Order: sequence, then structure tokens, then C-alpha cells
Amino acid sequence: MIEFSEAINFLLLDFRREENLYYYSNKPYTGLIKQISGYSDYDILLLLKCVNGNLNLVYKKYIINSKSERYKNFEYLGEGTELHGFLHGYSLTKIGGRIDFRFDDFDILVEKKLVDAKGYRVDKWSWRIFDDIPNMENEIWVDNREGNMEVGGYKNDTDFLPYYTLQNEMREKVIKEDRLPSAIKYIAGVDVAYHEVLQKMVGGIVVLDAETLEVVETALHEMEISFPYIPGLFSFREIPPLLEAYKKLNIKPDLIVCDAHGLAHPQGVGMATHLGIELDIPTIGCAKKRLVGYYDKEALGTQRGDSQSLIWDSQEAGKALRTQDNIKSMFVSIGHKISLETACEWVLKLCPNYRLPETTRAVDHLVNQVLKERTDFNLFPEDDNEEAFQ
DNA sequence: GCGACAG
DNA sequence: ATCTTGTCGC
Repeated sequence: MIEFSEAINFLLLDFRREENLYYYSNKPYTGLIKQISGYSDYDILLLLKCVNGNLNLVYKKYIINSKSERYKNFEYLGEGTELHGFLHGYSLTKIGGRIDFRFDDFDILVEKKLVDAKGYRVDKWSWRIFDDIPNMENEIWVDNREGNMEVGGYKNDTDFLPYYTLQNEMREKVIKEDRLPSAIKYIAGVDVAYHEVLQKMVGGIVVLDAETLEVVETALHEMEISFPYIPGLFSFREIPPLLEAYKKLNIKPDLIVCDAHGLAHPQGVGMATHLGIELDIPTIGCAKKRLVGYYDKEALGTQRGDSQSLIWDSQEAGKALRTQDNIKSMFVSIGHKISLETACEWVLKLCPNYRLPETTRAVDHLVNQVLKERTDFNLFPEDDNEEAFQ
């Protein structure tokens, strides 16, 4: 484990060797290095994902000239390195409602008290955010290590045998042929957005007019994240908030398009299928990435409408379907009460301009917007009066 | 034994 | 799913 103050001091000293301008906030902090990536030919981007109180923050630092000897000094700060200690020097900016901590324009902040670095408009700045220095002994140290939150403790699949059993039962109920209403008037998209630190999720449904693709109704439901993400058991994580949101709808859709697989699933019971059986409504699985199955990439054409069978367990589990010219294919499969051919027709109809269906696009936008609004903190309430920066 | 693995 | 920045075209 590396002391955070030590690490950041090192970064700052290295980067701003000539300008020893620091703030000492003494803010206890815990987190880990989330990602180190090559950023361009000469930059390395270091992202520290941290938990501080109940905020989810991303600290970042550019390290210039990675090709020089200097870069070697950073090798010990590998991805996953744990950091505990004190936040030492930082600048705070607010960009489009998002809080950003920047180490790179730290000195500008000190000098001018208002930053406009790299063309970003900076609305507010402050170091008073950390005035309420928590007592170290009372501080709740949130363990934000991804392994603990998403995978750790859940690795043993036998913990989830009951869910696999449920999937086996559902598999018998799937209807793989068209049982659609004579006229499809409304089509819905469903999606869930997450807040990793608050452990909240917002499920949403957007109902579109099948003819015009205009939004006619939306419904939402927020709840705690209670089920981990496990490929194959994904539906048990996302369906609970979706069922709640569905209850709130006045206009019930004739068809639902899921941003996930249906039959193209290890047990043949992906989220689209699960949801379709649960609601007894025709559903389509329309995923961005393959989960199981194989298809002939060479044989797949490059034009909108081109498709290849996705084979799994010697069966056609779905289609790799090109929804736009020269663009990565989508993966369409039966959810419930619809044939694969009809499902592909609807997906194409719903993708007049973009790779993703309009249903998915609409609900994705809604759900992320709402989650952002509900989890956005006003870190500067005292600045809302006019004397703040005089 | 190891990799792959929707969102 | 979450997060980031850069570039291009309307």
C-alpha cells in the first residue's frame, strides 16, 4: 500500500518541480488506481477512482513525456494499487455540472482564482469543500475495490443455483413464434443506470409510438443495487426496477426491446426472455455485444440489413445484424412471443439513423439524465449568494 | 488450467 | 454498466 499523500506529492513535485504551490486539505481519502492508459504518444493518463464521503470522484493527472526516463518512476503505481492517506494538492472545477479535480491546472487556480484551462468553461472553484475535516477515527472508509463490489464473494456460482433453476423453468415457457397483437401501436425500451458509490440504480421504460417513434410516455423506478453483475444472471439484477417502473405506466406497450440478449444466452434465458415471460409481453433482445454463440464474420455483409446466424448449442440463437452501413453489428435474438425474422424487422425499423434502436437510445438518455439529477450534489450551496467571490 | 463473459 | 478525452461534421 502506498500513502496517497506520498504518491501525489511525488506526482506534483515531478510535474511542477519549479512551482511549489500546494494546498493541504487533510481530507482523509481512500481509493485505488483505476486505470493507467496511454493517452497519446507522449502522455500517460492516470485515473484514480476514489470514494470520499459519499462522493464518487475521479482524480486525474497527466504525466508528460512518458518516453523519457521519468516514466519509469510511475511503474510502481500500477492499476489496482490501493491508496490511503490524505489528499494533498488539488484544484476543483465544475464543468457542465460535473465536479472535476485537476492537478494539472492547480497553479492557475492559485494565481487567478478562476480557471479556464484547455478551453473548458469553469463556473466555480473552491477549496472550502473540504473545510469539514472529518475525524480520521470516525471516517467511514468505503472499500471501493471493484473486486469486492462486483465479483468478490460472488465468484462461486453455486451461490446462485436457485437462479439457474429459475432459468431452467423459464426456458420451458418461451414462445419462439409471433404472438403479437394484430396492430403494434406502442413499442417500449427498457434500461437501467447505475451509481456505483451510492449503490443506487434507476430503471426506466420509454414508450414510443411505433409509427412515428415519438415518445408517448416514460416511467421510472429507483432502488438499491441488490444483485451483482454476473454474465448469465444479468436479468436478476435489472428486472426488479423495471417491473416496478412498468407498473407505473398508463400506456402498456405491445412490444418491448431490451438492451440485452434473449435466447442468445447460455441457458437460453437472457433478460429479454425473462422480462417477456414475467410480463407476458412480446420482447426482443437487441444487445451491443455477443454473450454466447458464433457467426461467420467473413460472410456478414457491410450494409444495413445484412445479417448472419448466431449459432449456439447447434441452434440458431439469434442474428448478428447490421443496422447501419459499415458499422459494428448488433445481436438480435428472440425474447418472447416473437419470431427471429420479425424481431430483426422491428430492430431495423427502429434503427433509421443510428446503430442502436430508438427505443434503447431514448430510454438510455432518460435514465442517465435522471440518475445524474438525483445524485448530483451541490457542493457550493454557500456560493449561491452573490458575495461569494468578492 | 485458462480464457471468455449481455449490462 | 461506470469513467475519461479528442476529433469531426452539422
